[in-house]
Amino acid sequence: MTKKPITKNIDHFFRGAFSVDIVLITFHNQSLKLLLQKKKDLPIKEEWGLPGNLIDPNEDTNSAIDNLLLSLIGRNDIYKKQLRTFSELNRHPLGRIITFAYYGLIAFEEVKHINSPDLKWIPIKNPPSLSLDHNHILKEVFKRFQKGLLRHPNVFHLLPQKFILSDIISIYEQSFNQKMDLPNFRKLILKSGLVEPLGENNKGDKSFGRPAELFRYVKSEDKRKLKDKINFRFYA
Amino acid sequence: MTKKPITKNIDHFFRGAFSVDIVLITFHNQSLKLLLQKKKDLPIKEEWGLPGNLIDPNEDTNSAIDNLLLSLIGRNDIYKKQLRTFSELNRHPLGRIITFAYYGLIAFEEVKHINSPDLKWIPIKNPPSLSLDHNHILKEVFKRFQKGLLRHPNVFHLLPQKFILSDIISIYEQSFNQKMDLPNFRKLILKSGLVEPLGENNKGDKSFGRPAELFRYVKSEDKRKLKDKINFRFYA
DNA sequence: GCAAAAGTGTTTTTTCTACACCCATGG
DNA sequence: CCATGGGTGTAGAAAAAACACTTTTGC
Repeated sequence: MTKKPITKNIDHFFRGAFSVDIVLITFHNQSLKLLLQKKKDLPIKEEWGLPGNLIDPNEDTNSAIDNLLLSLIGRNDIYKKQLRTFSELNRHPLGRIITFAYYGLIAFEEVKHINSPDLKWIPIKNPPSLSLDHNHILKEVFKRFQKGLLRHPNVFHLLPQKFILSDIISIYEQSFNQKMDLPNFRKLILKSGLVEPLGENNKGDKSFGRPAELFRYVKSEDKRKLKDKINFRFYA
Repeated sequence: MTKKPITKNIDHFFRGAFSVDIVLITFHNQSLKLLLQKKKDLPIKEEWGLPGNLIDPNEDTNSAIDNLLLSLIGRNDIYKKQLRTFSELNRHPLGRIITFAYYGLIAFEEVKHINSPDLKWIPIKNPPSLSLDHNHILKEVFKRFQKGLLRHPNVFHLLPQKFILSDIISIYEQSFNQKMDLPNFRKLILKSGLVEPLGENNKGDKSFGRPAELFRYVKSEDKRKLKDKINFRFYA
């Protein structure tokens, strides 16, 4: 691990703590939402921040995030991904705590039951001031969330089993602050093989306009058309 | 950081150690190379692995990677990026050490002077068995390296100030194990505005064939044509 | 019938791709 | 003059973009 021999006692290095924090994103009422938790313990009492937990030194990171999710929404089998670690020296008043930032995506119908005074969903745009470095974490996670939308079929984790195409468009438009062309998007996603029409309509949902077709997400990868050639798309 | 009050003594959580490890990549003799370091201390004596260092509890991760690079190649102003953290419970025999894996890119001419029995460059393909979980880390880093090549102008960090287009192609072909079409690549990269011909040739480098034009990398972003529309490229 | 949202179709433009062909150099 | 790698041009295919038009609903 080191080039020069360690001069200090090895115990000197074993003084750090770990935590997990999660940016849990859902889509409700045509708007992307984020789960916040009221902080009760530690010196940051009574502030709102990203849900999180300290990790026991004998606990695996994966099991830590699973347990956290279980305590928050009663399940941990959702789409989640470790973004990166935040390790700034003074990010936490209690000492050297580095945190593993995750993000998770879930359809609102799966979490609509949760009802705790310590938890709330807020619009992901223009979040309030959060505890610790959580605004910073959120910003980074959001960028990653955007990239995920472009490169992977992640939208579907935000949608119910049966959804309409304009919900997808709505998520993309919000996420990138950009209008999309309906007809072209429709052709694109149909050709991709990612979705399949169910032959049903969502009549009743909207107050006017033609009812939209319902679709389902097709998970099997072999139905999709994916690029395999080297393909440059330099950005930023 | 936690939902339920912490029942254990808070000190219980402060028992972890951190380290940084780096996958340093360069391009020499038409081949991508990786820097290995012979491990001398710790129980993993005399094995080769990724260069790394323990982080002092009072040290910032950024400064840790900077110091590591300084000790390895005498400078730290190179392109580097934190990939992610590896935190498996038993990844290190000394205890709970989580490591921040970085990758760095550097032109060979910048590091050709380094000459230490504890350091060596090896081809990045088919690496030998490395210490700890370093083969695993390398694999992950390589995937990220590939993505970086596709989405960002990262090749240029591997090339000298003056380079020829076929060096770029060589790097891409090796990285993706795929032949590329010279003429089309040429048009693509010229149109991108990322490179600028210098009006010089590299005559003398090759034993035969027409000498190639030398180019330089154009850093200014406004000269480039980048995609700004929402653009789906679902892969894997 | 009108407005609004959904869905279809067509045309144009741009971007890939696959090559054929010419150029400069060493032997 | 030939083999080899470098560089230019073009034609066809495919993908992306723009947008007109039709359909289905509520009021």
